[in-house]
Amino acid sequence: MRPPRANDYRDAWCGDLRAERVGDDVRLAGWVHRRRDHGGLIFVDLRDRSGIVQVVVHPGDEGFEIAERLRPEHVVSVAGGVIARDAENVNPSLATGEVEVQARSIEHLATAETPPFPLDDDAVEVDEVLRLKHRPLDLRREAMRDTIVLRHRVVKAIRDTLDALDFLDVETPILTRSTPEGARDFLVPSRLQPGNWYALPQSPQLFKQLLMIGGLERYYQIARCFRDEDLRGFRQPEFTQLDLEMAFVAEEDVIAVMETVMSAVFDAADFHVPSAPWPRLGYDEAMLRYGTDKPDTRYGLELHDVGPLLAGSEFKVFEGVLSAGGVIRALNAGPREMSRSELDGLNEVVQRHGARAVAPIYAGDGAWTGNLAKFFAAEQIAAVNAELRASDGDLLLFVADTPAVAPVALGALRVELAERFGLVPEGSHALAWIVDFPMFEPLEDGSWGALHHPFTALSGDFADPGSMRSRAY
RNA sequence: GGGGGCGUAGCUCAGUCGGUUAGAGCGCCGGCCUGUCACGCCGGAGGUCGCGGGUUCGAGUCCCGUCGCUCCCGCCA
Repeated sequence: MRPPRANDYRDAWCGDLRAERVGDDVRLAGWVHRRRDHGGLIFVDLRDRSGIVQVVVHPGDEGFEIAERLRPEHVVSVAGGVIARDAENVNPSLATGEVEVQARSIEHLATAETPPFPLDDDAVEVDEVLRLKHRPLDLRREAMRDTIVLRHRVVKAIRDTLDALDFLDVETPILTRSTPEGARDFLVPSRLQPGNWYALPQSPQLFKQLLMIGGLERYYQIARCFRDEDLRGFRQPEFTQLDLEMAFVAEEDVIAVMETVMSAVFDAADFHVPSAPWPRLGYDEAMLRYGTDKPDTRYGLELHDVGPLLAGSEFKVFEGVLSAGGVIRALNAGPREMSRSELDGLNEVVQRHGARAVAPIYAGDGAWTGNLAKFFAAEQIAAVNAELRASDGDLLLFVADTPAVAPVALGALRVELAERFGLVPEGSHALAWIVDFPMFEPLEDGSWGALHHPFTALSGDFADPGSMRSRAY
């Protein structure tokens, strides 16, 4: 950080002190992170936004009586000299670990109650309700600070990149008419027009289109959006998205801009990702190979359509599904020894997604083991083994169900297996564009509804809504 | 809207088949300690077992209700 303007509180940041500052007089301000009282000398870890530095106080020093009374989260201003630590006292796990501040005087600015939960970074995970009740304390934790700093860097990378690409940052209204995206609106009663309501925007969709028609050509906004739907761990009713729009462009122009912006974002976040251009995957292929339109491509376990290979077997369950227009999808989980209860656990995963069960089979050389093996002919076994590249001892997992359910259920199982077996390499990231989304999906009442975003260009013929594609990615 | 899990000390948790005085680690308080950095050593305090009702000789433990948290599906893109 840049040095703070010197005042009576401080003239330096704790976390920025390094060996080259040895000999300097500094004044620091911050919170007592921890105190180690040796009866004689006292160590105080002093924390500000920049980090932590060790302050040492000796008996007879002006601040010694104050230091004896310090407790965690007390607020102090400390004046002293930066001194080098002896080689054996260097703390390599601390950025400032080569130096310490020899206190000359301490000003006790505020005391503090004992925090209701630990503020250490390696501390156990504390109930979020308690953390939110004491939000300022929670924000003092390094993990929270890092998260806020990361968010700042990401937004700055977006702004810098889009500014360089001649985008204009435009704010759009929050109290407005409904801008339907398909979610439930948040409503705010109008005081001036009793009986009428404002709706909070689900996205700036309509406003950015007005900006395009209005000739602004290139717009972006770090936009707050509101959707009154149920929560998920990663989904909140109020959220922020990068929203942008361009005039006179085609898909390739939009993708090029987004690859430029997102590369800058990953860079700012210290995420190491493959450099652009990123691979593109058709929606149909993604659903076929991964059972989801947001596939994690960092590991294998891809899905295969084995229905045609197994048609006509003695296994009534599979035959029943196939004759009803269903499909059979399978994946090769590799050489896994799984207990009966673990396999039952896999059933729970597919059942959450509407499938009845997962059928496990162990591959052998030219034969299968397991109580389902006897239902299949040798040619069928050979064909499936070849399709799944099965080796002796591999666990093959099958889900037979409707074309809508089977891929999704097995895709969820694929994710579960990757987590269970640790298949995602630490720190690795992979990117892909999913293209050629269906525009519509059939609804229960026989009509058609937008699969995802209704405000996209589309291709195809309205005579056959199911075949129409959204030019979204 | 539906389903699963959880709720015990300030925090994170254990608590066996329903059985005597409900435990641990960390934190907190007191004492000792001049090179620690999650300092160490000694001692101590701290509990409406979420709440209400029921079963039982006896409930942290079983049952019903309720509140809160959490995960998943629906929903949402």
